[in-house]
Amino acid sequence: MSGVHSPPSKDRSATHDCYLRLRAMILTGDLTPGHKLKIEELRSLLEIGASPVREALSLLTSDLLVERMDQRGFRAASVSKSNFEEILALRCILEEKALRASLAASNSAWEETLVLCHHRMKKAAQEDSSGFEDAHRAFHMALIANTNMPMLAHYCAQLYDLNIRYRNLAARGPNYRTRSVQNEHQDILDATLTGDADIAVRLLIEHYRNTGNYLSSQMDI
Amino acid sequence: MSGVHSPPSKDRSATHDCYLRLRAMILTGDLTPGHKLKIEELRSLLEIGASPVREALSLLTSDLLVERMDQRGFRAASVSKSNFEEILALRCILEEKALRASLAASNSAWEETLVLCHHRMKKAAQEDSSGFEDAHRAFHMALIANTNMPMLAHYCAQLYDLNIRYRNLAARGPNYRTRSVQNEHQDILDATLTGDADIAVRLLIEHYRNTGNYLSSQMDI
DNA sequence: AAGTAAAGAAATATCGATATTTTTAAGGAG
DNA sequence: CTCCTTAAAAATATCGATATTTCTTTACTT
Repeated sequence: MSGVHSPPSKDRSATHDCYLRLRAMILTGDLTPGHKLKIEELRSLLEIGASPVREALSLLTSDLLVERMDQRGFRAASVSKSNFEEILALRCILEEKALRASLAASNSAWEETLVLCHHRMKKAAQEDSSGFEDAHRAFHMALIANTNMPMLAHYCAQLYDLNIRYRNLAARGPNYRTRSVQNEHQDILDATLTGDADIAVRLLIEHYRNTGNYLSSQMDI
Repeated sequence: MSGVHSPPSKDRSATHDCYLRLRAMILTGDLTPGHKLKIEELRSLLEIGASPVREALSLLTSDLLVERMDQRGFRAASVSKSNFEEILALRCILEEKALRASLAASNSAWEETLVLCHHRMKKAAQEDSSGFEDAHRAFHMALIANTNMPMLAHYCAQLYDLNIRYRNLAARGPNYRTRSVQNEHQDILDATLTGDADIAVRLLIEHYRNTGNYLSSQMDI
């Protein structure tokens, strides 16, 4: 999961490669919040020219993971309690709408996708495989993706990743699974398959709030 | 308003300058949706090197105004009816929350800002000055800005600009003001100053829906 | 001693040239 | 005639070097 070492991958552009690696490093916390991102430093770390590095950093500002200061370079986005709380609040607002819209357009293909995503996530959690993070993300994104609103999905994904960053910062190591998270996921899935929007939304939001409170409690910022 | 000719401004970076100019060109419609943005072309148009152009284009992807296709360059973001409708829907969702939060934190300083913004907007509309666009934006952003949620404000601003782009594309010339828009603004202001959140929100959303329907009707996409 | 100005160092931003990839066009086989 | 391969052109992406700006340190004045 460490973004530093990845296949040279000759069929992706250096910029994109660079983007993915820096992104992973910021999300995992390898690059700490507020850390100055010097071009020359990254250039030698990633063994690549300055242009791809700069362009990748510019792209990362889209994701709110990098802050750009004109003439003064880049830094990893800063963090704060209020920022964390805003992310949580926005997720609750947007995912409620997204989940309701998805449920309104419910069909068996979507339901089956959900069941599959949930199954894979459970399995990954049991195996303690490194695939849990991806599976977890896939499950949550699938929940809200059954709607023709790509921008809404984009915002949700962005907020999801920002939240993951805080989780990684709060506890660099996944003792996350030890909570009742698995049960909560199961309940969300069940309510969604039943088609009860109010219950599903309530459970999803409670799930986020629970995680949020848990993270807040062991956050030192 | 044409973004092509602007002061050389030696105290801003070439990249930032480039960013602002390209941004204006896309918002006004000078650069049409889907149009291929060739580096060499822009390089000679803006009389600047390729690096700032590329970096500016990367930054514009943040604003959803430029689409980046790895190894295949950039293009002005495409438009569609469904995209327009999604922008409208998202604005209604987010601005409702933002306006309610602003009202919940209401104070006289904010109220006075609103009165001022509204006054300036009215004046600009009467004078047919080119400042109307900016004043209009300022008024709407002020309505939702009385809250400590910078990301929410950011999303709203982003969606506002995307909507403006559609307005400019639908009618390249502001016959916009001829509708009952001024009255609607007045009513929104009054309800907000009264502090009645439900009414203010309803009027604001109706305002957006009205504009949306009007634009939809004379859109050819 | 504190504040300021100048010099030096470090880092960013930009340029021009080149390598790489994609797109277009042309040729040839089945 | 169509499809596949290949050559040429165009455009993107990347590099290495340089110019510009910001940051740091030092020296000087009051």
